[in-house]
Amino acid sequence: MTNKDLADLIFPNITKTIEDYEKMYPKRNLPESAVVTRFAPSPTGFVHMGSLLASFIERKAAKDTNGVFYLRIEDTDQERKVENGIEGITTDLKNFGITIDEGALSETEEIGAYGPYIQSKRKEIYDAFIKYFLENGMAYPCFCSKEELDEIRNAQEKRKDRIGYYGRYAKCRKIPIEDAYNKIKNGEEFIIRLKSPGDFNKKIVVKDLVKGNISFPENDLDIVIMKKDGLPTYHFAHLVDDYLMRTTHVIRGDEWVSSLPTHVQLFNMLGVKPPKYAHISPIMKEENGVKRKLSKRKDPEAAMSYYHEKGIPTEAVQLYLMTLANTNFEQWMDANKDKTIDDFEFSFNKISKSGGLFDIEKLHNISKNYLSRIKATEFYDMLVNYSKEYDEEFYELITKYKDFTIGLLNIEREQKKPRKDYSCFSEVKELVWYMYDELFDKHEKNYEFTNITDKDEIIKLMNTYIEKYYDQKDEQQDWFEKIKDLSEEFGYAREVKEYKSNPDNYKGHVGDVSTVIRVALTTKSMTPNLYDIMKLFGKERIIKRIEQLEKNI
RNA sequence: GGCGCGUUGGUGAAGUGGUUUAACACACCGCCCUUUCACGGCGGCAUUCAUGGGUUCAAAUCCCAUACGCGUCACCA
Repeated sequence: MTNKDLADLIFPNITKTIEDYEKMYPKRNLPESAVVTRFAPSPTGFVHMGSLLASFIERKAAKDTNGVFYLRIEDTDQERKVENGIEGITTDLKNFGITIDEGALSETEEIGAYGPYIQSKRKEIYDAFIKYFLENGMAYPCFCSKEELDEIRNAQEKRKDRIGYYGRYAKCRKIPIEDAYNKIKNGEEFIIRLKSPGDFNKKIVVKDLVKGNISFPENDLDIVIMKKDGLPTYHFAHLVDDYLMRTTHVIRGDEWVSSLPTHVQLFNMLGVKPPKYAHISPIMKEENGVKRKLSKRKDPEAAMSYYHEKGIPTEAVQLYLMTLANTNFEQWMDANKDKTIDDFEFSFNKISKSGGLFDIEKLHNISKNYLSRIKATEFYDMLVNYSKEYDEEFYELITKYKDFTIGLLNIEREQKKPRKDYSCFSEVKELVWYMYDELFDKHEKNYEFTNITDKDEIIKLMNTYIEKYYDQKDEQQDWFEKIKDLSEEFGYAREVKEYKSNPDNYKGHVGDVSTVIRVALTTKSMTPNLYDIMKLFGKERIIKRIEQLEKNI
């Protein structure tokens, strides 16, 4: 009786060999330097900030080298599966501009020649590889029950021995082939374990693209490669998939570094070159003075849907991810303002070794800068898209008053140092509601008058201004001259400096008067350039606002 | 507990033995500019790189120890 007999008993219906699969999924026809990466999430729900960062890096590394970036769904744990899990992942990726070259599109659709890209559909392939391991004496069936495993563990703890299934503790490793054969024939339940050739007392050095060389003891654990349900464990699926999909770079969270010895061993046993590895640190969050991993459960800002709902533009999120990924990016961007992320050359050794703190302030700042630099029409289009999904009322207003809205968004925009009012689309409405009569009429009005607060004075100022001075055709300079004339007529200084040197001669200065006009028309003391706002309003609307002021003040 | 990794300001960080009296950015504070706000300008914000030892003419940078943090030790990924 040989290993082959045992393998045939366990996998009687396997028709393809691993050579067949190697032919089906040949080496990719790509330049030597091209990087093939993958994003390989479990379909447990939605994409987390940390995994988005990983996927972003994966895609960037592939794109920079004209390689391939693909999406593989790791669902070998059937219990973790979630309804519509794949859709959740693909829409999150789509919303943040992470496009895939190959991979799963949904439960049933996919693109690319190296599929299937959903692990649960690859059982036949895994079986062939497990069979190969069995035939070559690199794996064996294990019949240990949960209780027996617990016993082993307890014994190890008692003896202060290393925990795990290895060496003298690996009972099933010693079962003769005949006995194993008969047990299986008799219907005994089993799993398959790797027959590890490793020696714990020997060291191996593994090169990690971000952490550098790491030295570990060799793996001597007989890890499980096939579970009772017949599906492979992560470790084994990773070997098969990343090999057959011709992955060159495995980029993943650093919770995987400690399995590096096992993974490298697996590739060596198959006799193929392992991919290059890059382990990135998790994104941390500080809470009550302690740092911890950003958690999908505890932190709303961990879920990508949070940013989509807030209306943070995808470009801004990408810019932020790039700064997290390569810390020299920010400076580069500063020096190359006309360039884009695609022009930036990403490098693995510029990835931070320790976990970075997630800084939502920084994200907002980046978003603000980004939004201030784009054209008003681009901003408008994005705002329309956002509102369509999240604010129907606002959507209807901005589409009804399209030119007006673009004009509003364009105030102090096309200049060297544009205004930075908006950090995300969800706050636009709260910032500009007073510009739309429909919103203004129903909004609670709290006139934020500051230095001049006397009702009669304010109304007199406004009426005089509109009757005697305001002319819609005025250029900004003349417009301001007239406000100065108005100030003078009412006993306010034409110039702030003049007022400051002789405060006793005046009731106030032109700035106070401007503020009155600003607040009277908008209720707000802080707005973009008043001249532009009034121009956008037109005289009729200004008069109407003054009437409303008289009623509400 | 074993194994592995990390530790530079409020935050992200540059830095790989001398040009660092530690860059840059965000945040914060002050002043200036200014019709508001925003923008912008100027200045402030680590005499010190977790701590303690060593190596060296010279250390944030190399070595050792300690502390702290993180990851991992599943028929989960």
